[in-house]
Amino acid sequence: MLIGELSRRTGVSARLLRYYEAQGLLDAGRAPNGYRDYDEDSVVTVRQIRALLDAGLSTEVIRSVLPCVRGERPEFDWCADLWDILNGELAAMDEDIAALQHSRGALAGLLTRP
Amino acid sequence: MLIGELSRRTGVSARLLRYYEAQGLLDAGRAPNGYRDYDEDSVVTVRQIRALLDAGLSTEVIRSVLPCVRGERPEFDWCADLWDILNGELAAMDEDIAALQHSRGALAGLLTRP
DNA sequence: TTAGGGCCTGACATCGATGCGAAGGTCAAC
DNA sequence: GTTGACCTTCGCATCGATGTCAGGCCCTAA
Repeated sequence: MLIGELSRRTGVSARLLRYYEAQGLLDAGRAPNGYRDYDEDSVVTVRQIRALLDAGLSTEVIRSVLPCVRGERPEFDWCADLWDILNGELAAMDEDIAALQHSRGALAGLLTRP
Repeated sequence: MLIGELSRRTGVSARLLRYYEAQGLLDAGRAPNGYRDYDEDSVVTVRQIRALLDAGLSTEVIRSVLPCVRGERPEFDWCADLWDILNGELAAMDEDIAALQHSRGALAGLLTRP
């Protein structure tokens, strides 16, 4: 299917679909005229990408994670790192949350004390 | 005092001191030779700016808040909005925290379910 | 043959605090 | 009079997902 159709079916702008491809997240064949040609699986892949992005992962992390999420296992224990990667992300998020809560506390302190 | 001394005394790079000035957070006089000339209060002001930045406020918000924090009250009820502004920031932070925690939950779900 | 809609690449803008480097002026000390 | 430390402004770079625009190719219907 053409990029416009994939965009319509996923609700993701064509600009972003090209971006995901440039980031190595989404493969597309090429028609003889140079147009991108997506297969049916792309719809699922794009939804997975969106879900992971919405979960706060960066495209770089998603590039590592996606092959496992998609169930492609060219090598047997390829996905052994997945757990570590995602746990690392979780830890980073916990740090971000803690930092924000710290800031929030500091700000709340500014309001009450003086 | 010159910018280098202020930088040394506050631990804030000269680059940032100029940036704060450009953002309207920090005033500096000028010596005849064009050099910035800071007064003693600037040390305190810079510390306050850093504290507010570290509390997660943007320079734009700090520009509104700083005159009140500094105790300058050219008009009587100038700082009446301070409470609203900071409470708005608090609410925004709470939203950020909630969004992060939501993402964290989504990610944690990815780890346990499949 | 032309109008119009789809597609292509490439480039610039966003937001914000910050770093870094160039080109050049100032001043004190030697 | 020169070295060296300080200062000035200006501008580019960062990070990341995304919007937008320009210039141009492709294809189909009228």
